[in-house]
Amino acid sequence: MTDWKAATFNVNGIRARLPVLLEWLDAQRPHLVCLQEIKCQDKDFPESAFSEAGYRAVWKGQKSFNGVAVLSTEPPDQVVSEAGDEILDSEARFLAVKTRGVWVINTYVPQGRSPDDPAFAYKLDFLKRTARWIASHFTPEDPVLWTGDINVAPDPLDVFDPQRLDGKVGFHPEERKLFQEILSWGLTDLFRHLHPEEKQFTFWDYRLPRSVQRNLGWRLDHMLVTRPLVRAARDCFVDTAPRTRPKPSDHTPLVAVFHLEDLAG
Amino acid sequence: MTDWKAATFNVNGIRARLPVLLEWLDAQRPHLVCLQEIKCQDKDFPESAFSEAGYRAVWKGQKSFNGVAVLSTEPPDQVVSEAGDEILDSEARFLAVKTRGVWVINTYVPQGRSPDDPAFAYKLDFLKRTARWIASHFTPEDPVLWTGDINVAPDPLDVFDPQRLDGKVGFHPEERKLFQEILSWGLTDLFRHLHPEEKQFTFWDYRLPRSVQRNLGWRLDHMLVTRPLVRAARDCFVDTAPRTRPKPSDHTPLVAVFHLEDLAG
DNA sequence: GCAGGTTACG
DNA sequence: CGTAACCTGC
Repeated sequence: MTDWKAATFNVNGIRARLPVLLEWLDAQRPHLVCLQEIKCQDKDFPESAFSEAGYRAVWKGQKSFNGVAVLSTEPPDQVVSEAGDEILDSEARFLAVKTRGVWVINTYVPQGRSPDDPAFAYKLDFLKRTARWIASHFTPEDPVLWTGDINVAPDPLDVFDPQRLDGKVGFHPEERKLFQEILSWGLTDLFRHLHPEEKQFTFWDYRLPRSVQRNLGWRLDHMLVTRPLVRAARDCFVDTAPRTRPKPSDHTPLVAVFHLEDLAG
Repeated sequence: MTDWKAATFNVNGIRARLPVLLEWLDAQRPHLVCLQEIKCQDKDFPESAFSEAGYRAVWKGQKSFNGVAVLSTEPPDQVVSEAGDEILDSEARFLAVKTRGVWVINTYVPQGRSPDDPAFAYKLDFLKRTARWIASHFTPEDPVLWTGDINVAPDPLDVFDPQRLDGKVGFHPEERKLFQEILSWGLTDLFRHLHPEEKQFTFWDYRLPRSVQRNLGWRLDHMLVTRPLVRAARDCFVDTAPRTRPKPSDHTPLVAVFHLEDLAG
């Protein structure tokens, strides 16, 4: 009844993904969706398509790449589109909103290119600075949800071939260690918490032939939540349907359901 | 019963036009179709889509632009893919086939850019050389069909605003005069012959807003036939349906029906 | 306005 | 593989 359904979805181009996204919104009817890689300038964001579907939208775009947005059935109570951090604000990768007493931080973490590329250092820095931003604004007892395409598969269970992929960007020891350090502040990887053994990916590379059919995927999209939201969580699951539609994104949505009454108690 | 239905269609990209083209083939079931602006290299021609639809295909493509093809329910008896003329063969614009005793010359005549551009001289040359090729191989008593996107609107009836367009490429006095000289050898503009008063276009520019709804078109695609085929002709009409479909070409097909028994007589 | 080709990015 | 961008051509 008062359950609150939140989701994250790297759409890889919001204009190209409108059919898939609208169909999925209609099927799942989440209260809030964090989108990444909208890949459009602010003026090109298809706001009316979402208002017609019953969603308010806030977005932060740029030309060609990156870009994040939050769709919600209720307008957010607060929006932070500039973190006040030169790295977090250097590209359109960070957007936070407050709604229903919950702070939602939506990030599109840099992919990192390769471990010896400056982009990898930038990625680690981006992760640290997002964690620092959260720690400087909240405590682990505040209801905080850091979600989005985090671009880190934290565990061998989270990639299709941990031997072969060990050391590759997205499954590099340095990223995995940092991911755990970030959690240690007081965040929980909600999907893994609720499904300790489940091998479930959120991303399948376009470039690997038949990657979906062969399940050659990665779990890169996450819901990292503070303790109040762990207690309130009812469910967390990956919806693979959008990845099987015509003209899919290379990612598919991750969904969580919270019973927000449990926050007060 | 032994009627033979032939058509010409500038598809403006055969890969982009496959849905529209296949739907139209299914509706009209022509025995032969001349295509122009297939805009693909030979290796990229979607042959199997046509064989599955019951059509044999011969084609002559190049990278990016131009490109012509002939689809037919029966394999052609002869194919001429090189005219042996440096202008006619300089780009993929000329393809002739013999079938049912009829020689069909399919051309994508250069558009000409503007009257002061070298492309305009090239266009006039291409027209003259095609006419010369025909005259050197046939007599006006042979059954010959020169069809395709001829890129000339021969008469004020053939453009949406003859005053405003006078002198523009496609409706320039020099092209119109040449067109008539070419006919004088022994060719008949079959559509105009059968419909002397009809204002019916085959092309509507994408760049003019709502050009189709406002009928701001040109008659640029033709069936130029020798006397035996004039006598055999039963019908010649423009099918505007494909221009009203989603993702249309800027041209629409021109169709002719011939009673080939009449050739013998 | 729409096609195709190219490049950047992942 | 696939998105967006920029380019050419009609």
